[in-house]
Amino acid sequence: MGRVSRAQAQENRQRVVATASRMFREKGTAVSVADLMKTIGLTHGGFYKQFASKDDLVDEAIAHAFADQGAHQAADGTDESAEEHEAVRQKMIEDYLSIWHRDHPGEGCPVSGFAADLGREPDQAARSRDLYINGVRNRAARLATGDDDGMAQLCTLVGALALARATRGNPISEEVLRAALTALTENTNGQSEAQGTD
Amino acid sequence: MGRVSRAQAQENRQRVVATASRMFREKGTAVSVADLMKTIGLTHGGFYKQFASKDDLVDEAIAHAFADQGAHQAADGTDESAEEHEAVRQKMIEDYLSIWHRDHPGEGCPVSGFAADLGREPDQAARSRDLYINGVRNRAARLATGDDDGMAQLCTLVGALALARATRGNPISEEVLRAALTALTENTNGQSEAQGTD
DNA sequence: TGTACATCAGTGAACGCGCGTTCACTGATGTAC
DNA sequence: TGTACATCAGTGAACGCGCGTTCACTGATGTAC
Repeated sequence: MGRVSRAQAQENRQRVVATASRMFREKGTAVSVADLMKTIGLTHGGFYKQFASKDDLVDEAIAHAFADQGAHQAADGTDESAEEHEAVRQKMIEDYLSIWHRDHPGEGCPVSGFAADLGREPDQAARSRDLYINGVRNRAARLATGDDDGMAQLCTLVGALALARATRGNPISEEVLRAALTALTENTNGQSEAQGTD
Repeated sequence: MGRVSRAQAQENRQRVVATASRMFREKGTAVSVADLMKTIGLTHGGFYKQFASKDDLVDEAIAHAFADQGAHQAADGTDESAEEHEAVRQKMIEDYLSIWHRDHPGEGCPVSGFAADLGREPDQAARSRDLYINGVRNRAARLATGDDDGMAQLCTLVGALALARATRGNPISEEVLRAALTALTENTNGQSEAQGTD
């Protein structure tokens, strides 16, 4: 109650964006303003002192998700050795296809987290679309190997995660993740390392 | 208005299920009962003469989508020659990665169409989950080739469609479909047929 | 085959509820002297 | 440094609206004779 310091207000605003970024990836952008604010410990009325509309928050939340993931992940692939690049690629594939990633969409890849909402909302702000496309290109580049631009590999990752999440609770969910991991690590790796793992 | 013949009522019920099956794949299961009934040309009140709840309709719509696609598609792979199987596989891949499929989710694969809703609704009726899992297994089997069970290929198809739909309007959308097609037709085909198509 | 009545698919108003958004209000913060 | 006042982040009730669902009603269909 009462007014709050500028620093506090600024921090609260950032918490709204960060929490939205997480909840939207988990449950979709249909999460309500009231639910979101309650999660943070505020009331819904104050929301409009910080944001013009919920749509604006959706855009900021998408931007935040991409900025956040970009931050603590590979430096774009520019000026890295082939060994460094291959290590980045391997780590990305393993992280992407991990049980943890399947079970934590809120902290996971925004390309997977927002695919459904963007696919169904053709009027999503141009800025979000551009960020999303940029995110797709970045991730494909991180997977690229020689003559392969990494796009098909990204499809495999995104599809595996979508199927694993949709079938969670049934053994097929882990089976899907394992199959994708095997395919991506034996395919473009020169030496095959796994085949008929189970 | 007034009562309607049993045959007519039966037909109306089926139209509700078929239309729901289409609209749910297009816009998600959040489509409202009122919107759905209006699309068919009926009012929303009559809905509950035919269905116990909207959740029940969601289940029936998912079942309908899988039954429908199963019907005019491959006979499960039992007792078909290797050539027949490979032809089925090729056709499935091409259909899956077509512009038409990207632009018509309502008549498209329910594995892609319901992935997001099932991934976010862990309490979805067991029957729907089982049908979905069954659908995943069927489609993987249709893609299988010798030592490959087809699961990773299905991931590539599902991911490519999700990305293509999320980025529609930007050239990357078609690029994604092409990349997946190339990867799936040169990988497991023995002879490579495409490489650097553009 | 024709008449009399019960059935029940579909109508449209209404229910409680949660949505995004607005607004008068509060009172600690920030500012002016 | 201390006091007086303006600012404005957050509160909580309220708005119109659409949601899933209910219900009294209608009148053609189905049935009994």
